[in-house]
Amino acid sequence: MSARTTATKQKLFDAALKLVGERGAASVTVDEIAAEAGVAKGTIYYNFASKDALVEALLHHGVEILAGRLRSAEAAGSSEDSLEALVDQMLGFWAEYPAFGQLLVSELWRTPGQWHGTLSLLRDDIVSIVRGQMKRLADAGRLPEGVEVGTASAALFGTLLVIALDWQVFQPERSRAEVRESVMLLVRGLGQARRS
Amino acid sequence: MSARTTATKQKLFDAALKLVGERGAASVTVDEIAAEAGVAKGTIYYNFASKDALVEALLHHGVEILAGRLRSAEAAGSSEDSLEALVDQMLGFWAEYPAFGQLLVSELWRTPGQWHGTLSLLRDDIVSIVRGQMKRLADAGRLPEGVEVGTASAALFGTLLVIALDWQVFQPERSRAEVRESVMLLVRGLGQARRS
DNA sequence: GAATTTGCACTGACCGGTCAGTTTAAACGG
DNA sequence: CCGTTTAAACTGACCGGTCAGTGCAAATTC
Repeated sequence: MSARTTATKQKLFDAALKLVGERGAASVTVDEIAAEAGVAKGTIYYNFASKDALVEALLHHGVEILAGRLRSAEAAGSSEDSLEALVDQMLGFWAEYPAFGQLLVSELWRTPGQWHGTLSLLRDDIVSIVRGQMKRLADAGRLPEGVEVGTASAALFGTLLVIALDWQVFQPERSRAEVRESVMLLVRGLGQARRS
Repeated sequence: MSARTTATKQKLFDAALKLVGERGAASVTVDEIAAEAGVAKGTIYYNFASKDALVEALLHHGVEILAGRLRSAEAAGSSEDSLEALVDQMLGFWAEYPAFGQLLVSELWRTPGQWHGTLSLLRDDIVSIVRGQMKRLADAGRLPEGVEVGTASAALFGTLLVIALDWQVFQPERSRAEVRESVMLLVRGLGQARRS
């Protein structure tokens, strides 16, 4: 794949992400994406088989970036520290690609949706990384009895997603550090809960 | 409004909710909604000004039901008990109207979306009820220092929404009681966190 | 109390616009 | 040269919205 092609696809990803995140995949037209990317419509069909194929590639691309960042947070010291690093990376990602969060949240739970299969796999990628960190926390005895690691991981991922969206849409004046702190307060609170 | 009209609108709400929740407002056609409701297309336009107006009415209708149930949970005894009742009511609502959760989640955070204004108001209705309960908890000293009531309320609402969706889509085998317990574990955990 | 009118609720064929995707011939660039 | 991009016209299916007309029950008239 030539450098030119790569650049074109990147422009298309950026444009599609912006528009699709804002208005939903179904109501964005291919002509709009082409215009936003500053590219001819034919170029889209030269690079992608269809509008759906473009969105699907976009989904993969985004998850790849997120997964990469989360994996980079795995190394850190104590189990709390690395979980905090993970939370921070995830919030940073949502802050940087807000439209991706909007796209994800509006398609992920659409039961028989066209992307449900793809998205389930992508979700698993992310959740399994979170689960790795969560397991370290559990092994360190910092998770209350009765909390299942799998459940907690899925919940943390979903919760971070909505908190990030809510932050951007309804409380944009809060800083990222502030938001991270309120999430960590919750995670630490959970870790410090009394065993019943 | 005649009984006949009421029945027709109810059929339209049911049909629209099912289809719009599954596939998104933009990609469901008016003809499909009419067919699902067993009604002619013209009937929709007799009862509603437009497709958008139908969806907006649907949104109001759903939030009204949810708000009613949440207010019914306000009475209960201790602050923990009534918060638990609220959590239970909300999970029950999402379980009963899963499509409403899908509709809400895919429109609520769409920044300049057509529903954003309406949805912000509806969100405020619900969050303010949650805030009332949360405030009781805070007044009883069961919330760690530094946690703002408004933030915690918005977070709880969003979290319950995604947990309910995740439950239905990815872990349907779990019982409602089980899910409620894991959420309450989290809320109680937070209430028991050490003051720093 | 039969005939007629009124008005609400509903019908479904139809219209005009929109949009994904195609085609083509020509230009560009490494 | 060959892979890529462009511009613009075109196709055809689809979809939101319209509208003239139907069904029907209650009210009105004689």
